[in-house]
Amino acid sequence: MSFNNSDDPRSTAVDQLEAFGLSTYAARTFVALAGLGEGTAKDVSALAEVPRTRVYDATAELREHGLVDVQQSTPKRFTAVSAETTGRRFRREYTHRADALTEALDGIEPVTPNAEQRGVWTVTGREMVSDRVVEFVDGASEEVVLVTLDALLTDDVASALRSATDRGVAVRVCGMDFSATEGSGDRLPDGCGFESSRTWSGVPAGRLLMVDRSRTLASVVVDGDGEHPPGERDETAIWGAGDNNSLVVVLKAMFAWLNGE
Amino acid sequence: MSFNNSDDPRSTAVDQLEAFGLSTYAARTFVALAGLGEGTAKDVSALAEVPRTRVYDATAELREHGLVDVQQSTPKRFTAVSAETTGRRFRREYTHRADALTEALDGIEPVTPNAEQRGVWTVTGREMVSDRVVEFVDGASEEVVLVTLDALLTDDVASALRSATDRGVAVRVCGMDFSATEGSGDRLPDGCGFESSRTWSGVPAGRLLMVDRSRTLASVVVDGDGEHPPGERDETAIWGAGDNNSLVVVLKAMFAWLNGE
DNA sequence: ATCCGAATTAACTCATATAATCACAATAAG
DNA sequence: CTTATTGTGATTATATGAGTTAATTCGGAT
Repeated sequence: MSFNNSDDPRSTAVDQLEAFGLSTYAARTFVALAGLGEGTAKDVSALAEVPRTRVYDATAELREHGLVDVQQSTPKRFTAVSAETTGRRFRREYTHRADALTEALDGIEPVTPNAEQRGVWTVTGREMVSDRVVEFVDGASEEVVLVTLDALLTDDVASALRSATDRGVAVRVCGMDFSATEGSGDRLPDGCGFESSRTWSGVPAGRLLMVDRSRTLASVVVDGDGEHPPGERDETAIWGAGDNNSLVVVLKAMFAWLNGE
Repeated sequence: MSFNNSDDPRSTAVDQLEAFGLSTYAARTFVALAGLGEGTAKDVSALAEVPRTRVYDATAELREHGLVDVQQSTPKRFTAVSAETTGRRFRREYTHRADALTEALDGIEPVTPNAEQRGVWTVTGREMVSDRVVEFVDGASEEVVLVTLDALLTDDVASALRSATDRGVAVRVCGMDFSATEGSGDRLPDGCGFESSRTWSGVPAGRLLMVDRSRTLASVVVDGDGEHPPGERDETAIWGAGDNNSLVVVLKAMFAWLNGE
């Protein structure tokens, strides 16, 4: 009658271990050993739902990952490393993997960085949109104009804006809510040249971004019924690049109009 | 005739992406798009070895990971995010996973932390041994005595020793080589009370660790022919816990003898 | 409007990996 | 010596995913 609640520490631990590339037997064996502290194959097989004869394979797999130590006695005894050590191991390994991946991809990317582009691209997901915003701001060389909901101005975005300012890019940010300009004034560099947030009443809530007058992004929070913390609500964005890109032309005009008023 | 050299950026990128849980089609599609910057299913299928009809599955998978944007035209066009964004995405996701794993495991670990233990446990691998050293030092409450090869005194170990000192643990460290005491004097806290490294001439090179006089570890570098940078060479360690543990008793006596001389 | 070719989606087959079972050898205790 | 238990190896079943094929949709040309 062991129910697999997702809030059960054991099942979450198993899930994460499998995400880190372990087999289910190895994952279950490890959490069993973490609970036991120390035990034999029989102990593990009784606690975790792993066939006794497969515990040896599972512990061998875990041993190669440095997660289990073994006592050469009969019966063999197994012990798991601490929770902190486990986390540290995987954190390091996958940080290295991410570094290697970034480096490898850097050696692949095309010579033509971001030429003219005809169409309009779509992204969905709050985090995904934030990634694009950061990517575009990181690529800015002259100017960044951003209008955003306060709740969508995450630390990632704020730090990207700050580093852009630091390297001499003219950054202008404006919040769509009332709280934006004051509440996060300390997280942002100076230079929010826009007028009050009343300008944006009636505009679909989300973000508007223009970088170097040649890359623009517009997003809306779907199911945005006005509740303040969008939280889990999804966000959908479109973006385009190139001086003659239709979306770029439209947003460029829009920003110029707002600025001129 | 496309040879799969392991130093080829493309194949390393594919390997890493697969380690991050992507299917091989998705991984190959992504590196193809990273090289193209932008392209259709046909383009991808020509460059990466992915059946054209499966490029759509692959890009859908990539889209859910926030790695690819789509242009809703015919033919559909796909584009990959930058190398930096890719790395940032996975780095964040797997850092969160490691945190969740540590937290879940913390809620599982047994009440009896580290009681008396009869036998002796074995670990192999330089990194694995370092992990145990860090784990034991982190668990120290009174005293740490460590004798180690200079090359095995990694930053992880050094910082663990420092934080132990900071919380009031008496830490004594001694290098087995001549260079140890001087070369890394700045990385370590004060209190290396041992005599010169001549004491250890003839002793198999590796590490000796004693924590609170109740947990000890001894390691040797296998194939240790005396060359200074052990580099890839493997390390094998044994450790034990408990006041009456045989290994603890032996090493306790050994340290007492060295100290008394 | 209709036809044709390309693009896209969906369904299917097959291979590989891994979960699960079984049979047997080795070991320790009675 | 017998017997229960432990460890190792081989075997089967199943599920995932790679690879292929067919069916549908779509845009452009007749």
